[in-house]
Amino acid sequence: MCCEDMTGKCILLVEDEPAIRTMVVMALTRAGFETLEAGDAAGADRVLADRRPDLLLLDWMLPGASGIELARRLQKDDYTRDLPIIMLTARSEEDDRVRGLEVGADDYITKPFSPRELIARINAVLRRASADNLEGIFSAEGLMLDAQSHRVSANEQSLDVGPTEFRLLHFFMSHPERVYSRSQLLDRVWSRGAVVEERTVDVHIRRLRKALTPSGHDSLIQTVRGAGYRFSPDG
Amino acid sequence: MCCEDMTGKCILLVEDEPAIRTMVVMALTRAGFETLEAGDAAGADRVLADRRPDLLLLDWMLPGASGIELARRLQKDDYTRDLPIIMLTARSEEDDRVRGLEVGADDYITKPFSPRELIARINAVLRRASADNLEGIFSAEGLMLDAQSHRVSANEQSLDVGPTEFRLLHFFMSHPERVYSRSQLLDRVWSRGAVVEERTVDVHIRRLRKALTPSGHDSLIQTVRGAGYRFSPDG
DNA sequence: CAAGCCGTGTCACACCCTTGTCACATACCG
DNA sequence: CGGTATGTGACAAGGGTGTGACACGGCTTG
Repeated sequence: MCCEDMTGKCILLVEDEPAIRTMVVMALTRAGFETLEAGDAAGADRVLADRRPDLLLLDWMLPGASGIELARRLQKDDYTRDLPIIMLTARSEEDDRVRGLEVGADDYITKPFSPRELIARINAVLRRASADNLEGIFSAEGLMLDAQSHRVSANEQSLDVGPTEFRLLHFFMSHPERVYSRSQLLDRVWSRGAVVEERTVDVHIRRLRKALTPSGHDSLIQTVRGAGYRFSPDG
Repeated sequence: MCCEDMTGKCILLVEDEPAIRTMVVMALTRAGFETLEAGDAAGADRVLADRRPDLLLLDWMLPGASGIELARRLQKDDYTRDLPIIMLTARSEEDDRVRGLEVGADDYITKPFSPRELIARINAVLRRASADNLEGIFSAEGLMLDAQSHRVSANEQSLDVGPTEFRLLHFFMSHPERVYSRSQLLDRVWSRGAVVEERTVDVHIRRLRKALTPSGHDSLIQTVRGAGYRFSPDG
């Protein structure tokens, strides 16, 4: 029913141009996604018959039935209604954008696009679509956090972090790639209504970094000057 | 908060002359827009207190506070800042046009105008407005800005820009194809009430350009002599 | 009960980035 | 060619952040 690989999300790409197809597949693979491919609407239907991807990358112009037609059809079917769709198009006219969104696309990318933008938009849509992690197990670059057993480990090696640092790391790993101000962190990591100096966040960031330093994972916690902190597996 | 009718966009018309008012309302209704009406600035405020139209049609000359005054006030308020404005005016002088655009109007129609022209301009402005990004990811010519993760990258390569430069670029990328004077940029990019020399904008423009130069994206920030600066993906 | 340990929040200090401004060079326009 | 607008390098002041130290309270332990 779903893609086998439980760790990475699965993306179905429907695109007829081979050049773009290989480029996108490479970008997706490198970002840790499993990829399925189809060259036209009929191929997409065949894939969807026995697999259920987490997201659909859909070219605007396809041989035979157009992408927009396929999107409209998927919207009608209960089975595929919840499938997030990102449209790819060569045109930059806003008319197409509007029509694409009307059909039910969740986002829209204009060619040519960079792999980085593609990944960013996919992550944004997936974040919106799926709620938080079910298992409570997060991992990034060999750093693993298990909310159930309240453990943190780096490369199979158990780490020792304090309670506040654990909550902080937990929050970060469940909300990566996003900057949070000191005020926001106090709201979401500290107990509700705690009256605490904002700079206290700095100190706990430092304690968390110190705990992650031996394994080199301290670089995952990044300072964004004037804005706050961010957890990012990416450089 | 928004107009109830989900299918058609909602337009607020602020106009004191009854003849024009009925003509415009008819044209809007026939084109499928929901319309709200007000006869002066005070009436517009009352409407805006509990409704949020998608676009504002604003007469230049109004009893009491003039239309331009109202527009300037709306620009200052965070709640109404992003509201697209089309100015209606009887005069055709260039000066007025410039002043209107300075105040933040998105377009400008000279009376007398045909319903067809009115609808066309409204659609154009709405298209531009809805092109605004849902997730805070902007891209142009391979340059990408992600507001959530607070990152800028050019062709896969992360860029290092300072806080003010980031805000500046963010503003530009979310309001492309439009000239902003130094004064306007100070209002909208700098913290409110900052007392800063206008030429300071030049310096930050330069710093932003310098950061974008390695990837060649500095040409996106264009100088409009005597008017200000503009972000434009093409030429 | 006393001593010691741990976690936490705050402070003070140092450092470096950021920032606004100036002065001068350069480009544009009539 | 003069005057105005803009580009650019440098600089001092200010502010944001990293970091070590410390006090306080709770808890365990002897």
